[in-house]
Formats: sequence, structure tokens, C-alpha cells
Amino acid sequence: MSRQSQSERVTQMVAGEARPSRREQRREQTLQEIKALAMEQIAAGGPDAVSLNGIARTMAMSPAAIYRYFDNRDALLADLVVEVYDALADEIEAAGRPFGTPVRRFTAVAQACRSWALEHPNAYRLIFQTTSGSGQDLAPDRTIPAASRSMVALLSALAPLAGAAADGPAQGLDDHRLVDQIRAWAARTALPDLPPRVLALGLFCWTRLHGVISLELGHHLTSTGVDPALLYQAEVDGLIHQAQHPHPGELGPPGDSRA
Amino acid sequence: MSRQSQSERVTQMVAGEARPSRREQRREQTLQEIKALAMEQIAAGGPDAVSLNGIARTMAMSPAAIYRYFDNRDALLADLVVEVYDALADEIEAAGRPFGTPVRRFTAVAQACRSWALEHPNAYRLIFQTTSGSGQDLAPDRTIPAASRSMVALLSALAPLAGAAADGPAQGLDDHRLVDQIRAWAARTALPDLPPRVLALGLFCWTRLHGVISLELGHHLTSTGVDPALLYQAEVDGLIHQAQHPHPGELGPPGDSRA
DNA sequence: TAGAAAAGTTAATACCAATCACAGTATGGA
DNA sequence: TCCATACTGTGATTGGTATTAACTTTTCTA
Repeated sequence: MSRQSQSERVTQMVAGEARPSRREQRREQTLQEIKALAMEQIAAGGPDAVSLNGIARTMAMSPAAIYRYFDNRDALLADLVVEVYDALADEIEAAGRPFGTPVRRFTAVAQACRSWALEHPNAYRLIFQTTSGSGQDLAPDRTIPAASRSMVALLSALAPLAGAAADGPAQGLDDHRLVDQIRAWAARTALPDLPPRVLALGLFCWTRLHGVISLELGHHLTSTGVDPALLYQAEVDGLIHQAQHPHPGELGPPGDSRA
Repeated sequence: MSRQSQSERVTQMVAGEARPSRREQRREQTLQEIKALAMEQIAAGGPDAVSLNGIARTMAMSPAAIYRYFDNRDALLADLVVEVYDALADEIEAAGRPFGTPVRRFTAVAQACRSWALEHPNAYRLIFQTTSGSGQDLAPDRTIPAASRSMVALLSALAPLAGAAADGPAQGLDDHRLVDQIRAWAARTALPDLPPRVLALGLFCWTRLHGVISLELGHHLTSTGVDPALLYQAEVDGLIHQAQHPHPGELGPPGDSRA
């Protein structure tokens, strides 16, 4: 009944040669076709535009047949979320393969994020905007690993940038609680040897880059007349500077943070 | 026929005492009730959960009657977008009224942004996540002024923070094109006297704070185990530092930005 | 080859937005 | 006071959606 049971069913063979049966091939094929059509609908009109009826129509199928492949609309969207996460991670990993200077490598990763988002705005929205139960919170067991890939790729490009300064103090790490939490996170990560400073930088990258991209996609920067590309590059430059310089300006706790 | 024609109709009186007629009072009342119920639906289940049928049902009205007040579902959502923008601006303005030190004032504004977003996550999503034609791009003539109020309040709290350093150089303003665009934007703003540096800081505030808030609302930070409040505060501290210190560390163009 | 599992069908339910023709009602002017 | 007009509301209808149930056909397997 549950989504799991439907996917389990496919792989009954355990130890034999993994040659899928004829039927399973067909099943996998239509499964992919459904997802592909859904992705087209998302690209065209956003997640809301995904219509099971529409998919069935273009596949010359009865609408009810879709439910042999997905328990419901949300299950389909959950699958797409994972797929999109992976597609983004592919892009970032490709851009982040070691080459050139650390600065150029990191810049390439950052630009890859924005480029991909601009090329697939609705896919970006699908994964980064959850509307209170729209197939996002579903299946976190699959989305979290998929999302982690991007973060790992980002951190990998960030580490060489910090270089020797990696172990130094860092802006934003004055709060020991934050440092502790980041240490705990590092232990669970695929990169447990990274110093907390690099992980913190990774978080700041993530939030800042997403901040610009997200507002750009929502056309919230157009009214200023500022070119988002320049704003984005300015943030990237700032992050590079922050990574390379352990503690910009000797200062006490930046502000009396307690409101 | 168009949305405008429906709202024009209400105000036929031009110079008389602005006492609205009995009928206009009733109309305004049901108008507000519709919007209030729609806002409840948004709070409960996000923008997608707004149902004209549902609203009509709880108002004991025929579904068709709604169309006497809004041309269609998107027109209703567009109105709500403006309302939500104003509500957010109210909150920010209230938090940003002059008091205490500039640091405390700015911190209050920043915290007000996050607090409001956490209290009204779906309202926040309504205005900051447009799904390719979901009543957001509609009526930019009303949304842009409403959105500007928040930015103006933010800039007002930011200016005293920069203080004497306001005219100095700033990180992220190495690109003269960006400076030029910001100058042009300043001329159109309600605060034309602010130096470009403060405006640039305002943009960075906007994108960075939104970056953290948006990811927090999407539960994209939970997997790290990092408390978003601490991360947010770290960003706020960083912005305060950046505002107070003209050019952190003498450096050439931060990175060779050309990829 | 017969039985079982899978895949697909039709039909039905229950929503939803939107439109139209029509009826009742309040308003403002003659 | 009366009436034309504009406003407000209703019922019926159209066409779209997700989802389920019962049934049939296809396909695999023992």
C-alpha cells in the first residue's frame, strides 16, 4: 500500500544475475517516461502544473494506470525532488573537479549553482521551496543524501581555498554553541576531517548564494535595477575573501548581539 | 471586466465627504472577510490551499458570488500578496523605530524579519516564492511599493550603523557597474541621499537574511543539526561588522572573478 | 499449460475554478 | 414616491483535477 511496497515489489530476485525481466524493463521504462513528462510539466509551469491526468493523456493511458507506478501525486513529486537534487549535485560536482587555482575552482562551483538555477528555475523551486507538505518533507531518507552531495562538493571546493587558514579563527564562529553543532555535523559528514571553519564557510556559502539566487528567480531584485550577476559575484568575492583571511580585522565579538 | 474595473467601481465619489455609502460599506466588509478567510487557508496549508469554493462555503455564499469581488483566484492572491508585504513592512518598521544604539536597532530589525517569517511561514512563502505565474508577477504596480517599504525600513536602520564609514569604500563594491546601478536605484528610492555603500549593504542584508530564513523555512538546515537562530545571528553580526568597517583588510580585487 | 501477479481499463466520487442566465435588492435621481 | 440602474447573489453547467474500486487483459512463472 505504502510507497515502499510498490518499489520493493520490483526486485524479487536476490542473488541471480541482475538481468531484469522483460516486464520489469517495461515497468522501468514507463516509470521513467512518467517522471520525464512530469519534469517537462514542472519546467513549463512549476510543480503545481504537474497533472497526472495530463501525463496519462500524452502517454495514451488511462489516468488510473498512473497509480500502478506512484501511490499518488505527492509520491511522484517526491521522486522528482530526489532526481532534481541529484541533477544539481551532478552539475556542482562537475564544476568542482580539481583544476586551476582554488579561487577559480570555487568560483566555477558558485557560478554553476546560479547557472543551473537560471536554466531550471522551476526545478530549483521544486527543491528549495516547500509549501507545507508538497512532497518535500516526504522521503527525507532519500532527499537528505541527495542534497548532501551538493554540500560535499561545495565543501570540497572550499577547503583548498581556506588552505593554511583553515584552522584559524573565523568570523561568525564566536559562538561556541554554533561551533559545537558544526563539529557534530562534521562527524556525520562524508568529510569528517574538515575543520569547523570550513564547514561554517560552507553554510554561509549555501545561505548567501541561495539568498541571491532565490530572490533573483522571484524577480525580487528587478525593481532595484541591479544586475543579479554582479550582486552574486560580489557575494562570491566576499566569500573568497572570508575564506582566505582567517579573521578580517581584529575585533571583539562583532556586535552586542543580545537584542 | 478586468480587475481594475471592479475596484474602480467602488469609488465613484470624487470630492464629497468621503463617507462611503451603506452598500459600499457592506461590500468592503465582505471583501475583507474573503481575504481574511483566504489568509487563514494560506496560513494553514500554503497558497495552494486557497479555495474559492471553500471560502464561499464558510461564508454561506454561492461560489459564484466570490467573482463579484475578485475576477479570479489569482486576483485574490495578488491582493493578499500586497497585504502580506505590508504586514511584513509594518513589523520591520516597528522594530526599526529609532532607539538604543545603531547596533541594537539594526539587530532588532533583523530579528523582526526572522521572527515574522517563523510566525507566518506560509505568508512568507506567498511573497517570496513565485511559482511562475501564481499571482505574484501580477500587479507589480502594487507589490513593488509594498515591498519597498521593508527595504526602506531596513536601509534606515542600516544607515546609522555605517555612520561615519558610510562614504568609505566597501567590500563588494569593486565593480563600478554595480556601483552605477546602485546609484541609479538610489535616485528612484525614497532615500536618495544614502551613499551607495549603504544601499549595497542593504542588498546584502536582504539576500543574506533571506537566504537563511528561506532555507530554515524549507527545513534545509535541519540535516546539519545547526541551530538556524545561531546561523542567522552570525550573519547579522557579520553584516554589522561589514557596515562598521569600511574595507576589511586592504586587498586587491578579492578574487580573479573572471572564471 | 494453468495459475498468479502485474498492468491497464471503465466507472464513479468528490473536489475545484470559472461562466452564464437569471432573480432579488439597494441606490440615487426624477 | 416611483423607477431605472447598478449591484449582489443564486442555480445550473462546463470542464478540469485526484483518487478509488471493480473488473479485464496481459505477462510471467512454476
